[in-house]
Amino acid sequence: MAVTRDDVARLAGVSSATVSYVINDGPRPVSEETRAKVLRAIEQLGYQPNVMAQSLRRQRTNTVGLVFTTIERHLTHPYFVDLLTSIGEECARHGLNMLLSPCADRALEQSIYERMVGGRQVAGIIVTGVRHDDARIAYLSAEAFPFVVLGRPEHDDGDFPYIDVDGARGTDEAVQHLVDLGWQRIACIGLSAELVCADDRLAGYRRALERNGLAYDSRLVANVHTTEAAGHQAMARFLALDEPPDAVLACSDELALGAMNAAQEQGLVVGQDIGVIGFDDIPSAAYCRPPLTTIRQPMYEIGTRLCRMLIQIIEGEEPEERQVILPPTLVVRESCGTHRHLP
Amino acid sequence: MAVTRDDVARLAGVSSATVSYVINDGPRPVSEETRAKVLRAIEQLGYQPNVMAQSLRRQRTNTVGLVFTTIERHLTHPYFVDLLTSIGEECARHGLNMLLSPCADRALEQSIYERMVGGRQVAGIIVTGVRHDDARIAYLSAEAFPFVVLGRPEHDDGDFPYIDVDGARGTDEAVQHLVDLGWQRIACIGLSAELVCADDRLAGYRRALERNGLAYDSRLVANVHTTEAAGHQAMARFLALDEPPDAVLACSDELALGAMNAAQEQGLVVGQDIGVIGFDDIPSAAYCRPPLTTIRQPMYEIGTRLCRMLIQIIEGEEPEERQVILPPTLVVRESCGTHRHLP
DNA sequence: CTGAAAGCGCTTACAG
DNA sequence: CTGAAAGCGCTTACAG
Repeated sequence: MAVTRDDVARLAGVSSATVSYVINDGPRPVSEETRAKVLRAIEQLGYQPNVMAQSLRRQRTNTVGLVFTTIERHLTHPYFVDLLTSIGEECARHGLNMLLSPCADRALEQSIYERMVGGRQVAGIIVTGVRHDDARIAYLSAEAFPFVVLGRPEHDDGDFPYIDVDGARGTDEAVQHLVDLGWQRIACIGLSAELVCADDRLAGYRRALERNGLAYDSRLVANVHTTEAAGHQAMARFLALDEPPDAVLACSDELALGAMNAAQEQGLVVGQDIGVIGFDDIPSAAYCRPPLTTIRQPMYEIGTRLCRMLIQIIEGEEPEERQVILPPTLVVRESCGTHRHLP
Repeated sequence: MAVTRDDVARLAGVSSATVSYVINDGPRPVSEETRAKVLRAIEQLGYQPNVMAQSLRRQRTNTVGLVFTTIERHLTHPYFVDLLTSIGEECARHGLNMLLSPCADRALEQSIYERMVGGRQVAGIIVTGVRHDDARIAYLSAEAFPFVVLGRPEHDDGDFPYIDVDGARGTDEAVQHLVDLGWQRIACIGLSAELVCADDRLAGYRRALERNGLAYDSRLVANVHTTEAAGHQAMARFLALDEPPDAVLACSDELALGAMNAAQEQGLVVGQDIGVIGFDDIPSAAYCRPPLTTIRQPMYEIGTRLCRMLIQIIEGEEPEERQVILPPTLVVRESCGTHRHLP
């Protein structure tokens, strides 16, 4: 059986309370001599405090929760990996653990959150991928449970701490970049329609189209789950139109990769016959051929700041920043052509 | 404050023991009438059992632990993501959670494991990336704590449950594939020397070289951390040799991607002037140009089986399989040339 | 079929 | 400076 605090107390010849005070280094003074005895006993027995017992007694846990859906293979999205890494590192800096709960079925999602929150398994939660009328956010708000969100609410969808990227600005810049290079008929492969950020990105697309006097054509717009396969499929459909697009804005790099592939399969030279621009700047974007021009989201930084925000909320402090919108940045590579395109 | 079992008992007008029996559905019979009363009270109060208290009392937790090092940005390796996803899904099927602890500094690694194990935070641990004289494995074995390993021990490094890919077979096949296509002077960018699998893969490389009557040249071998940058650097160094290689086996796809880039920067056409073969079959392998020929590791399957194995060990059962070595498979794409290369 | 009680391993007022 | 004791929210033998 595992060694407990009482074993330490017995070996050191002190009360178990004293052991606790030594371990927690306060709040009451312990004589150097006693401390040394206890420390020696701990060392000798290889004692580790039982984390469950500590949490139960302290009425707070040392863990931050994150639910990832395996439905859309969320975790496999390269940008999500950056997020996870930075959150993990920030957690580590604060001595926190991460509890990762997979959700394989949307119907079970609510119960996973309820278990985490009601079961007091975690001290706070990070939510990603805000949806319209997001039940998770409604629940966490109602419970007044500490949480932060990657992504913004819609206007009347409540007020909560978040960090988001200005998606509309990103897609606007993307379209402008395409237009500046001479592309005229620009399609858009958008994200899953349930996501709030899908609307946001579509809005930027339309805004830039309008500003440039280009017509919006709903046949050139798709909403899909972000996978390479879906990007491929959407692009193939666009290319089969009577008036196919000469460029495409994909709302994720994975979609863009699939779209490039579809174009290449039809014998088109990307960056010459057709312009392709992505969103995210995942590692593959730099390594595909041609290298993908894309809108970069600073996921690593977002994860760090999000986690810091959550920690402050958990501690009951007013977070230094509560609602942040970060600008994405255009990363020009070769998939839209490197100089003016002449039709 | 959170609602507790006593609140439920009070509302239902039963003892708190009865509430427990209803929640745990046994082991003692509860009358239908009482059960209904309790269930109604639970529903009404939105009661969730406190997971900490349950774990403490039951003397076991419902969580599986995984330490990932942020040093080598382990988590960002695409193959690791597959592993995490499949482990997560398998955990979910068994009602388990995953505790992910980042390790930012090798010096802290031991203490992270000690906290997980000694602190009884997790019921079992999954170890990845076996190193020579691996302290983690020695520790877990000594503690007789449930764990499984991705990767094999060396001969006298102890006996533990694992799943591994036959790396030597993979690299052997890779080299043979290169030789069959006419490549003659084959370099190898190996993994970090501390990893047991680095040796394994190097062994397959040497074996195939020998079998084909090709000389082993230590100048054509490097051991590096697996990043694109490192692959780039190693390749650049190879190409600067008096007798540069005409092909390279990279022991991970990330290394291969970097190596391809370095070759392309020097104006070489991959698949024509130089052959490149990778290891892993990450998503980018299919999407880079030229598409990367590689040795595929079935990481998703490995994660599932590894997790299943761990669960059986946690339950105290004899695992159905205890030590598994899976064959990798050659995935031929274009980076080694698609037909015989004529020097 | 049900309740009263011990105890999991801690922390922390309370008393000395 | 230190110890005895209450209690966090559960589970589960024990007794009825």
